[in-house]
Amino acid sequence: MQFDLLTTDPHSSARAGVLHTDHGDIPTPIFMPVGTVGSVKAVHQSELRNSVNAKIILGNTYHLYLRPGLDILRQAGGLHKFIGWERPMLTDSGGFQVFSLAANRKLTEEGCTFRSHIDGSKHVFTPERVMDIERIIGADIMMALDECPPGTSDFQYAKKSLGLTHRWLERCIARFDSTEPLYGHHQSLFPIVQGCTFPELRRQSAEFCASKDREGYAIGGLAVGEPTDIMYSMIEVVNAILPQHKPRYLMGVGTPANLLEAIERGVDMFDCVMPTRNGRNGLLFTLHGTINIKNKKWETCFEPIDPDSPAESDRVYTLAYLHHLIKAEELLGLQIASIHNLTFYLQLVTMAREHILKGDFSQWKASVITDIMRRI
RNA sequence: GGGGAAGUCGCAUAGUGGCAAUUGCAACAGACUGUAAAUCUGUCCUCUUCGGAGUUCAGUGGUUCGAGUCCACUCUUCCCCA
Repeated sequence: MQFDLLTTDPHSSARAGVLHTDHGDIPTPIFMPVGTVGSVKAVHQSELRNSVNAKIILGNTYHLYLRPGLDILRQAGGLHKFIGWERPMLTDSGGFQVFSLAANRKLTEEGCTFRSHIDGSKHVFTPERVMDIERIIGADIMMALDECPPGTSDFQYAKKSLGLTHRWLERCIARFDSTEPLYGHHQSLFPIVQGCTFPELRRQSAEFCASKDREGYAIGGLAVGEPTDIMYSMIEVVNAILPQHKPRYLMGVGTPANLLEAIERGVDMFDCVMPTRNGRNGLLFTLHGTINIKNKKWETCFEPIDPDSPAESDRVYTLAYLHHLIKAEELLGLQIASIHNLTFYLQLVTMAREHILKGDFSQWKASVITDIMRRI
């Protein structure tokens, strides 16, 4: 895997680049739709390709390990073949489930013991085991197993947690480097910078991760309960240390405004459930603000969802129709809303990239940032 | 014409002497950030300074300290027999 850094914005840390993988090139900055269990919820793969124009999507180690399970994935020839997706993929390690399923897991030096959220059965994730599983899934980018502590963690806990994450990273790297891809294409391992809201821990973690000389780096443990301005300052601290010529991936973020702020601070890759989940729950993102399509005021708005969208469903269907579909709990409503939000997210990062290449990213960002998150 | 059953806040329901009154749906609004989420939360008789206050259970009258609940009549709906 190779990363070509094309341009850095003269007025900020924003960068435009291309990440080359065996499954294709990824222009950066990029947003990666989340497809936890081998499906971007409510969005068909052909829509991801043709309407959304997703360049890379996510899968989740924990969820795919539980279902369909490793035997099936191995027999299928990996996740790409299993789900019919020939473009790049990235797998999260289950580190986020250490956080989100905190009630159902136990952490030790050795690893993490989960109680399955599906049937309550017990499963052990060690760094080595997670590397083996991610090899079987076969994503182009594999994430290290980390602990994602809550954004409200105190220094004592954050420091202790970071130590564990770093020791786990070394074990991930040892296992990763001593194993081969199973399906003939290259896989990369990204370390994850942690350190909660403490600049000294973030710095220490960024230096530790950078010293491992990998093909890309992730920033984790943000947008998990800490104030947004703290998140931004943590990104600045970390990106000042991570190598310029490698991609930086901000995990789990975020709102359209979060993306622009993070791009300005030098982030190249993003993923978030927000466009799909909020879409299913009736919230649409647009350049002019957010729309709660369930609100009565859209009942008779017979304007296209977005007349200029590359997605046909945005051009053909009206807000009134989508209002009706979502109110009536029709599955088509979930699809149209999800496609709309993902298309918007991909357009947003594409626009950001064009302005970085053009050299006026900061002005453009300033001109859209206030409108983008207001409520229409 | 005779006999029986029933009327509760948009709809459907609970309630058989202490009730502004259960639950579901609908409606209206809010939340959602590496997905245990097509989920969750709030409001939902009127007014409110959020402490309360005022009017309610088909209608009228009555019994009772107190009635959605008991009694009488009226109205309406449904079922059965002619």
